[in-house]
Amino acid sequence: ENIFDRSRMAPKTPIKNEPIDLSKQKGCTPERNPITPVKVIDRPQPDPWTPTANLKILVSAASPDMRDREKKKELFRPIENSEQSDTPDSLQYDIVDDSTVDEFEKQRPSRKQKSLGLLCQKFLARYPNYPLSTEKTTISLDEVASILGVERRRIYDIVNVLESLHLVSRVAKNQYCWHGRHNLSQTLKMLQEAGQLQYGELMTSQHKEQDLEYKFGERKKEAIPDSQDRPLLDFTEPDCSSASANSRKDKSLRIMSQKFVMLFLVSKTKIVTLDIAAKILIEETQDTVDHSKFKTKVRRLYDIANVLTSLGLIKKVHVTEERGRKPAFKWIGPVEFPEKTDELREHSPTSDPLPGTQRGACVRYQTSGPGKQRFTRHASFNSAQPCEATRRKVSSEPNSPHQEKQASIVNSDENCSKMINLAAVCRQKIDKDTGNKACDTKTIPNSAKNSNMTLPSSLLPVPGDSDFCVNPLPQAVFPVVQADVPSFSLPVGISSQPSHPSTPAASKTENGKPTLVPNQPFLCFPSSSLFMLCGGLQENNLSEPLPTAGDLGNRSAEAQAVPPTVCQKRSSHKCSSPSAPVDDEEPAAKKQMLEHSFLPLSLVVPKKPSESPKAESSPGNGCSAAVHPETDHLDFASPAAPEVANKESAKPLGSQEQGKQPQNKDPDEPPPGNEHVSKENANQPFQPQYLYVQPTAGLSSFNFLFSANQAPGAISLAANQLPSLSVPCVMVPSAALASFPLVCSPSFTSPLSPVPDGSFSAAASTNFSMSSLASSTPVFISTTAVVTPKVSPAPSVDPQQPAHPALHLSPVLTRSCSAVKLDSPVCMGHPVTLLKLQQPSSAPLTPKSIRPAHHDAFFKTPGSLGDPVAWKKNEGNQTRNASSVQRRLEISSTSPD
DNA sequence: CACTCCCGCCAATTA
DNA sequence: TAATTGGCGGGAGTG
Repeated sequence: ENIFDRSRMAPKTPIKNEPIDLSKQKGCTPERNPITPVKVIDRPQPDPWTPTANLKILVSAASPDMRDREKKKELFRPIENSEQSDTPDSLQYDIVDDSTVDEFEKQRPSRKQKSLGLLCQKFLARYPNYPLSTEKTTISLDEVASILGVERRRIYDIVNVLESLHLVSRVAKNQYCWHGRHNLSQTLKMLQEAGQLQYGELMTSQHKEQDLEYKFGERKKEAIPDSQDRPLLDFTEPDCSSASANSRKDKSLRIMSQKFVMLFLVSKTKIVTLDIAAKILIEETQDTVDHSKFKTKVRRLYDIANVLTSLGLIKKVHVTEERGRKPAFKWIGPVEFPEKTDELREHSPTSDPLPGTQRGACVRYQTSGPGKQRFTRHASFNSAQPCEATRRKVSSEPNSPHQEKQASIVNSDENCSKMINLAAVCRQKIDKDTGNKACDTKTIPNSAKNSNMTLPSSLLPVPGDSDFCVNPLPQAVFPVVQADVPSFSLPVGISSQPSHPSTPAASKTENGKPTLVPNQPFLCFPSSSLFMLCGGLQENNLSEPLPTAGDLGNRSAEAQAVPPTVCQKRSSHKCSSPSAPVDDEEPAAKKQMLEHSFLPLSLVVPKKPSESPKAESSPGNGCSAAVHPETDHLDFASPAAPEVANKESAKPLGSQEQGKQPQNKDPDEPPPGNEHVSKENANQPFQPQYLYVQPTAGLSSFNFLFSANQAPGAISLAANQLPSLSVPCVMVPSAALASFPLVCSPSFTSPLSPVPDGSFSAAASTNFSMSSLASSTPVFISTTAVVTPKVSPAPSVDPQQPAHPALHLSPVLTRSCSAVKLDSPVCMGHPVTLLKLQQPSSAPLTPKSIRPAHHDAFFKTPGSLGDPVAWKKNEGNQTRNASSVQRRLEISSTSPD
């Protein structure tokens, strides 16, 4: 009976929790919310039972099988029956049947109410996204199952997926430890790395691409050796397998979940169709692949997808291909993560004050004494060392010796090979299946190859979904560039996630509006000299930006955009220790900063200066607030951001970084030279400043701005919220815009963007240079954001857009920009607008056009600039190469970190 | 009919 | 051996 009661009670509890959740997790994400409301729903179920129980029996008479089942269930819950059963219903009997049934039906929770996704939400609602490191939350399976009113089996489904992401870890029998999302970004990063190794480009390119395969294969080979590094991820998997029989565990939902996530992280488009995922995940695959197996895999993927959806990491979408529409999932979580989580630390929006600790803690869940054993098996992925140990263990172990050569590594290798095969298989299949498809895919690859590719559309893998379509393009673009960016960029947002995720993603993808826009905007530099930008001006703008993150697109694009960022930064800073955080923030800040800095130019006017820091709050980002925190972490890599924050709030933090700040410093840093700039971008991730390059170098008249640091950090951060960042904008002096090219940033808003971001920046920059070269005229760059593809959401954006378009120039940021653009009040103000480059207007597409040009330029030195066209080609190649290289570097770098 | 995916049997693992 | 985990696939909802 007690139990019974509990269950009853439970319903309520969950409800309570939910609200909380919202705030925490989703808060912002509108998407989910819809669901949330539902929560309540469930509770009812239990009730039904009672009454029903009897009824059911009756019913059973009516409908045989079903009823039987029902009975069983009921039987199990005798108590319930007893409780209410008494009710009049029983009386009904014969007649009752009908009525009963009806009631029954009414009460009977619909299938949706019982969905794993909903269940998972309820589950998640019970725990804080960012629990204090100090407190450990243990989860009792039985308890949770009873509270949520489901069988334990279902809880396992949830927990297994969560465990794969290290949100929980098993401590002991029936006991799990809740870790929250503190380590999520780190975990994702690991998965991404692992994914690269395993799936490598396969996914990147799009599953289908042959090209990819090739690369893929190569990569893998290479990777294999490296595998050691990989292990991290693998470990996780391996652990399980290693324990003893791999057989069972290998198939485990846990591993599947990780692999599934990897596919997203590796995918440029961030969209993975179920069938492809299933094919890839079926290890042996190939040939045999019976249909049944495939079906089973798909079933499991749905299970996993439901949980991931509840986590706000993916969302369901449809991809249309020639054949038709296919179910697919799009990654809406953080794309990149800062490598160092440490610094990044995501704090929980709400509470987390503690910075560092969490992370550490997070990493190793296990601490717990008791359950360790298991732990070892599963959890560990943390450090490589452990992993290795594990491996060793494994190897030594009895299991099939041959299986793995080197323990986990081996596994990975194997997997890789399998994957490769699979990939190939998949491809083939796909090709077969649809000739068309093949075409599509091909196209994509090609585009990728081309480096910039002109057509976004082509890029897109799947034409189908409207939604996605847009995105894809952008992505495609990114990839090229991408290399630069490394991993970081986006990730940030993710971690935070709870609410954010959506936000960032949303902004990017859909709206594009985001945040950045405003800030990012453009820079104009009249003169040749270089500038360094720092957070100075910022305040206004900056402040605004921050908010963005939180909100997402919702808030009005304009104002908000800027502020949000700021906010975040602040919050982060404030909350956490000043030092570390700073970096993260930078990106956003930079952007903002840049803008501000530019302001001087007049062009850039911050839109609402007044907004000032706090604006954020005001703006309405209610959500944002919550969000911010998270974002913050990640985001700001660069000092600038912090500065901004500081400015607003207090400069305290800034101390270190702030010092950099721009204004003053400018002179210092800037390495003059175009090349430098580019380099800087690449290399200096952290520094907040921006550099302005004079024309002298190669460019005749034009100047560039870069954020010095941004490159990595900035970007990454940006990703979260705003994306962009990094590249700031450049303005060219002279004249006329007319001549110059402009750069548009591609706006990619696409969701994918996240990944690409990094690349973007590079690309963006490139573009600039080109333009400049070409004409000597001044160029403007803005980050624009294009955006928009689908985004739609924000109408507000549109209005602005027009203006923005012009700006497209700022390629780099596009992404970020994109976000920005919407909002970007600034833009409006700016002269830039004037420029308006052409096309940008069209949101999504524009980017494409833009893209091509840009990339090259940036990277190349001035001299090279000479031919834009030529450049492009070269760049394209180079870029690519570079990108790949970069990637590697990045990865490597990160890993080392 | 196709897509989702709930449900719970029952085997593998663990205690 | 009992209990816990969790793979798996039938087949029920949903659109």
